[in-house]
Amino acid sequence: MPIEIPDVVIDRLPVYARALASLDRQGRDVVSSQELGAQLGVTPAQIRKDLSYFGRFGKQGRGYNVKRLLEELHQILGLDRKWRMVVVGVGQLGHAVLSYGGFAPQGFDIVEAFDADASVIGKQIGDLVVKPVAAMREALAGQHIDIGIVATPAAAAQQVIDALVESGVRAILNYAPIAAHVPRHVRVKDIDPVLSLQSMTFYLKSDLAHSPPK
Amino acid sequence: MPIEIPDVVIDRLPVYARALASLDRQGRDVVSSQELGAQLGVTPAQIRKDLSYFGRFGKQGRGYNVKRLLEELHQILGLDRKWRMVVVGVGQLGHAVLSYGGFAPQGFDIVEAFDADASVIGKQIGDLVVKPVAAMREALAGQHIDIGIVATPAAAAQQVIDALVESGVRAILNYAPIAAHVPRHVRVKDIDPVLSLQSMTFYLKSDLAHSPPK
DNA sequence: GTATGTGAACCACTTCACAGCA
DNA sequence: TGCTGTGAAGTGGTTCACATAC
Repeated sequence: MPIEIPDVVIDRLPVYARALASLDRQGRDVVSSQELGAQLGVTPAQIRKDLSYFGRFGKQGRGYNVKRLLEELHQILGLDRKWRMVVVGVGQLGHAVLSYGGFAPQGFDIVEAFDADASVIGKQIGDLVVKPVAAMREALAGQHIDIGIVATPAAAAQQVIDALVESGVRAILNYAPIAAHVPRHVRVKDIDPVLSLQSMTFYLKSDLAHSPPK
Repeated sequence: MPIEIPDVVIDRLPVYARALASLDRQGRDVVSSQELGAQLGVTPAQIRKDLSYFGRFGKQGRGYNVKRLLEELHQILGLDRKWRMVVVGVGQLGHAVLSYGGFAPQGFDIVEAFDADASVIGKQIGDLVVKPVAAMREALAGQHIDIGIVATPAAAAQQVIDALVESGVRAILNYAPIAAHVPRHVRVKDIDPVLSLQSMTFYLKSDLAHSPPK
């Protein structure tokens, strides 16, 4: 029975991978936990501990081989293959998601798009045609979808999520401002810039005595 | 010296506020930590403990007055006033941020937009005209900006952040895929859907149901 | 000499459980 | 009776510090 790996550790691995990819592009062969940590604002011990859950990838006295560690992380995270995603909700936000060029290069392919609004259904975006969300179950019945991206209004989000889960989706990237209810086997990550802003203002507010830097 | 309030607590308050606002719109007068917790996937004790850092807002045997608690949270978080933001980077992402209708209703006003690209500079978006990022310091010199939204390519992000910080910005919403370096008095929240996806794939990779998301 | 890998110590957050009050 | 507020206990994650290896 494998040791339980904390979720926070899994959340940090992609950050490490991203930094390693950057180092690799710069031609760096080796990096220490010290240096990587300084770059990422993480303690060296944190990095070593995190990696130790998965194996021994470093060399004492030397550090980590950048290419090797990057490959290991890709394998650990499942980034060495493609993932199939659908987008639900093609309003302004959904449109931006569909047009975003950052997913495909990382192996995240959007293969279907759905909306409830007749004025959007049938529209072509990139090489996808927006289908009616009412027909989502049938459309997804024959295919395997890994991840659902929810970009609907709040009021529609939960039932869209239910439908995605029933279609076999096991991970959801949720842009809707709701707390999604899902079965235990389904993962949800929320993206909500407003929540991020609203927590930062707490510190802005209490810091008001602070004079701005020169 | 006041008690130190954990960052995680501050991060949850906006979530509570959002749920309370929804209950309020539904006409609910009172809610218990039990019910609020069930709605948000948080334990009742968590909610009570979080709130206890700031005061005693509930009534035993009854619960919390929705309007009252919502108001208190707004005040605690500084959501009872307006915040001035600038956007840097008006590519596809920055454009989407500028067009997003979700900020202003919550009191987050975008008052300037900057880009480095001549083909974007001078363009009008809403009631803003995109200014050259090279002139950002001068443009911001006379005014108070609370929050900077960074939507530039990775390569430009750190120097944009430096310039924002020098202009007195004390909170940054960072859409660029870098680990920002900022002085201790500046808050950063990162938004990176790719990182979110890349951590979820770890769990997708194995069929086993790991621990449920928080 | 230098940097990893890792038990052990430490710390922070969460949950418990119950006194106290409506 | 029902639910809050909160010390105390428990849990989980981080940091320490050092044996180990290059």
